[in-house]
Amino acid sequence: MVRDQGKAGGSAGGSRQAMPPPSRRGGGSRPTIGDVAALAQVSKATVSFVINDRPGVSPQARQRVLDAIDQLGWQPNAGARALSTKRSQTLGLVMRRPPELLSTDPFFPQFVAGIETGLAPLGYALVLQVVPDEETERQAYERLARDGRVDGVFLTDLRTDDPRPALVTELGIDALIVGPPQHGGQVPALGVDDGSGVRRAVSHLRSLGHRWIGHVCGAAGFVHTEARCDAWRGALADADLPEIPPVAADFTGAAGARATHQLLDLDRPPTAIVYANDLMAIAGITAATSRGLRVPEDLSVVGFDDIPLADCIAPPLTTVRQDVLTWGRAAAQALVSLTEGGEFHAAELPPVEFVVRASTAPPRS
Amino acid sequence: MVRDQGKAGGSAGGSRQAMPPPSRRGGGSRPTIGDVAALAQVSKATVSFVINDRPGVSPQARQRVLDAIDQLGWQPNAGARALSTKRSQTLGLVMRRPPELLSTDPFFPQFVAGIETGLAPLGYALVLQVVPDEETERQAYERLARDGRVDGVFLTDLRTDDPRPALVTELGIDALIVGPPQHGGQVPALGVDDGSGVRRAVSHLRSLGHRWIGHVCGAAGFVHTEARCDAWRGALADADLPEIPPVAADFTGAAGARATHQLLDLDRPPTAIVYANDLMAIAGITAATSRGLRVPEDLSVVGFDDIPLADCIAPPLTTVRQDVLTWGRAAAQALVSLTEGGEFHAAELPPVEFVVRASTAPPRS
DNA sequence: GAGCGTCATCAAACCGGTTTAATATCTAAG
DNA sequence: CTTAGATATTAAACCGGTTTGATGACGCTC
Repeated sequence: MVRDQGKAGGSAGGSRQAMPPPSRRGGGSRPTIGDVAALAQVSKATVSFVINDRPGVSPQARQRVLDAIDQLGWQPNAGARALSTKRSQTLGLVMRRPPELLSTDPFFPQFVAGIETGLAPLGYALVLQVVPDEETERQAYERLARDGRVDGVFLTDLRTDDPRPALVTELGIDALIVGPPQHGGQVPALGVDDGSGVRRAVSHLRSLGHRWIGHVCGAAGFVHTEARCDAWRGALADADLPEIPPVAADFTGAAGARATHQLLDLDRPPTAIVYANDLMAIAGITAATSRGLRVPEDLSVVGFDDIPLADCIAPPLTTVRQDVLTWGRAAAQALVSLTEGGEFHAAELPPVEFVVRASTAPPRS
Repeated sequence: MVRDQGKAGGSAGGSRQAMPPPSRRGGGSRPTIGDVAALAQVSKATVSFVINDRPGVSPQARQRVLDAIDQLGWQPNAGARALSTKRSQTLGLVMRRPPELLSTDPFFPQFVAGIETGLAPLGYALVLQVVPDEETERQAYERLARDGRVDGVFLTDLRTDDPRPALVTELGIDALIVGPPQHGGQVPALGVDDGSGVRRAVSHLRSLGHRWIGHVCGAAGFVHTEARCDAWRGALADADLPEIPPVAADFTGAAGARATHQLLDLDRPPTAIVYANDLMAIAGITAATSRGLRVPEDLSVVGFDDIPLADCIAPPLTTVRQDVLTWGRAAAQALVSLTEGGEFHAAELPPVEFVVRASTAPPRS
């Protein structure tokens, strides 16, 4: 019953007991599966079987292995495991945006947090890249794909005619579009229907009595901008309301203010404006106020996002809230199941919420 | 001169030329260093030497290798390389924060973007974790450290008596504190002196004629909250101004509003308030306005962060701007040089900028 | 008690790189 | 014409896991 203690004492096992003073470099070199095997008096294979819940290990051996793992505080090396299994248990998120503009976007932090809450329980990690332009973006995806760092990637902020769906297909990497499905449908997509937010906004304003509603939309070229614009047109048509050409802006406050002035300069200015995000809406309120208009008495304003500030200003902003956290979590789970060979199930996302506050009111009669 | 074409044709080389239709799975299995070596008619070692700029490779061989790499579109597998070199070329960032609060923080996205701009040129990646509480936070660091996924980690939002400096020392992992240096000084730190922002704010208000200034500080227990509070006290003392006890809030708009009312309810309310972030400052403006006060005529307000909204509201907010992007880039470079064995050089960070807008004015006489 | 299936176990190969140590080739010096 | 020294090249070991195929022990049945 007594096994040879020293047989597999190999490499690190010996140096371990002659541990250097624990101060200088913490644990020094970390234990390996070989150390665990030696301590538990089994082979590396057995240790591997135990931690991967494979059958064919006696209860006694399993217990010795678990004790050894516990005693050494061992954890399998991610890189080594990835090398064997060809799965890195890591997903990639590439954000293409001028770095200084990233902080204007309430979506990013929420979405990342959501991804994390979905990924953590599955033992997955997230690698993040922020790139400034299309060229570096392509390189980023290529690198991530080719050096095997990630099992799959998220595609966010899709543009009309975005090259990325084709790119990931060509690279042979799993991907998930965050947003409405793309034309070709090559790459699976998961997004909330934010068009319904716009429709809710229009119907809210209409029920208040507004008949002449303007729209400040987001940066041109983005799929979600087009989607919201289309939804807006559709909603107006459905409600049998006349259409003011939407004014394009780029999600910044300055652009929001500019667009607002443009709408208010019309011969017949709108009595209400729907903005593509809260930042522009708030800038719009400020712009309108500076012209002597009162919100909501003279102009109703609807935002989009429900940023934390939305109800800290005067008047509190009526807006559309998306549950981005849940969206992120669902996206993470969907992409993991995709990379693990499972089919893609489009998870049901909670619908957008329409938050009525005080920036909307019946129009002046 | 003609070498045996087939000698090292090994594993993947054969299957490569019988490439399956390129449609189904993109590139299929990616080429390895062996494929490159076979194509270039050299050994794996030579390929390795070439890509790592090691001497001892003839110009001809080097060229053949480069051609082969180009032709195959090969890139070294990150995991395999990490396994050999014991360096993952990856850094970790763990954010401990209730996920739904992450979006209130203008620091996070900017800092991440800054890290990225520092890391990308060095070929490093960033893995991100968002954790809800202290327990999962500890586990996150332990996992990252023990499974060898990262070479080093950033420590942000340090708390007074934060366990993490000790933890990373114990785990033997390189780390960089993002913020003011910690008491023990075990772990290197890199932070802007945001106390100077508070001092600038006080001196600005004093020069306008304010003598009775309130402070709404951030969530208790954070090192940077304490630092700013101390700076505030110091600035008042230096300016020979009386001190109103600072009111603690938690960075949210609601707390900012509450704190503002608390200060304005004093027997002798302050004529100016300095807030620990813009969100609370804006909520404070709204709160003051709702009491019939006018900003800045009856109350001057100073924020902190300079969020994009700061100059989209009325009145535009006087605030303190930190160059978080540069800070993030410097932090990335510092941590990389730390993990690569180089010494730690505390980079010079640009000082905070004091942005005077319209929310401050001389007090009513 | 021979034959057979089941189960636990482990040595060895493998993943795709890096690194070492030995070998082959070429020059220059003696 | 040797021989030493420099240079180019590679086979093999290694990193730390996973996986396969072989082996041995055990309990059954007939």
